[in-house]
Amino acid sequence: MPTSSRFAVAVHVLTLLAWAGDEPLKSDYIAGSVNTNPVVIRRILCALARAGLVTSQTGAAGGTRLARTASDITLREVYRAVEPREIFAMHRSPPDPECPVGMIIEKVLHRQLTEIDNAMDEVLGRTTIEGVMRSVKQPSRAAKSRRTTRA
Amino acid sequence: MPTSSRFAVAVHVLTLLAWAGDEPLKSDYIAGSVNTNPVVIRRILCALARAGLVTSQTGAAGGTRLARTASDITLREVYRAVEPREIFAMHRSPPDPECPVGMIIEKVLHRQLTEIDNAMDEVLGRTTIEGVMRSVKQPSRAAKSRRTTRA
DNA sequence: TATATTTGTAACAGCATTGGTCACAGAGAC
DNA sequence: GTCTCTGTGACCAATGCTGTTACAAATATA
Repeated sequence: MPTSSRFAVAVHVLTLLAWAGDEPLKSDYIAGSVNTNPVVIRRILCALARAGLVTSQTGAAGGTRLARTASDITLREVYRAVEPREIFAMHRSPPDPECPVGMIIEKVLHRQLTEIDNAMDEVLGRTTIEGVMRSVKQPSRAAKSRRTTRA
Repeated sequence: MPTSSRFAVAVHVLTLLAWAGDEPLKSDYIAGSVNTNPVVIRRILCALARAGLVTSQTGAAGGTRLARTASDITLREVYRAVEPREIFAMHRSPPDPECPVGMIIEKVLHRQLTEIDNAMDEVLGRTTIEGVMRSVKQPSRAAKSRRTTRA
């Protein structure tokens, strides 16, 4: 289904990396936990690397590790790193510019969509990878540890 | 692109209907303003009708009109009416239940996604079709009229 | 009643995206 | 030098979205 699962996988991967600490993880190993193909993992790791969230090393004894502290990586950054597309799409073809509604509806909608984007950013910015890891470690305390706020 | 434009079109359509008042509009006419095929419009109108937002009548002199006051229709309802799918998708195949992260990551993610959903609902619930129509009528006052709050 | 009009819906095609897979070049450890 | 691992390109199947044609059912109007 064309709704991407990249965000879910990316959070999963980063949580594994945070869990591993300094030890670099191989795409093969990660793919095992996520239950998919190593190439799929490498593609996502590549996007995360471009966003400066992880660093990889090729060669034997290579692998990937976090480029920053887990507490410094918000889900907002993760989302932006792996989801290029906007949530909402505008009209496929431009509305009739002669119609009083059609001539301006896109501008009005765009403002709405920006507001939604901001709200999403705010919510995603509340949680860090460290927060997720804490929820994973202590499921019962999940509701609490999820509040690892920053800014 | 599998990101649907249905929400944008639905808001456009409902704004036209609000604009028209009691006069029923035909899918042909609406399609002209939206710049698409009448069947596409009818499909969306059908979803809106199922949600109780509009009523249609077949036959000559038929068409569609709002089933409720424009001030009583929030964008939240519009979104729910035409977008069946969740914004985020979970893992395609279930993560490894043996892995400490894999075994619980979906539950942790689900909580995040619910939070985002709620934030989106809140933002969308702020604006009504009447608010949109007002923004269309008075573009300069858009920022103000958009604040047609309810709840 | 007969006709014209309009919705509701099925069916199909074209296109884009996603994820899984293979293949292979390049980097790096030993 | 060899082995291992990442980065990446290419391809495929599955899926979803939209545009289009076609047609039955409903309804106003003559």
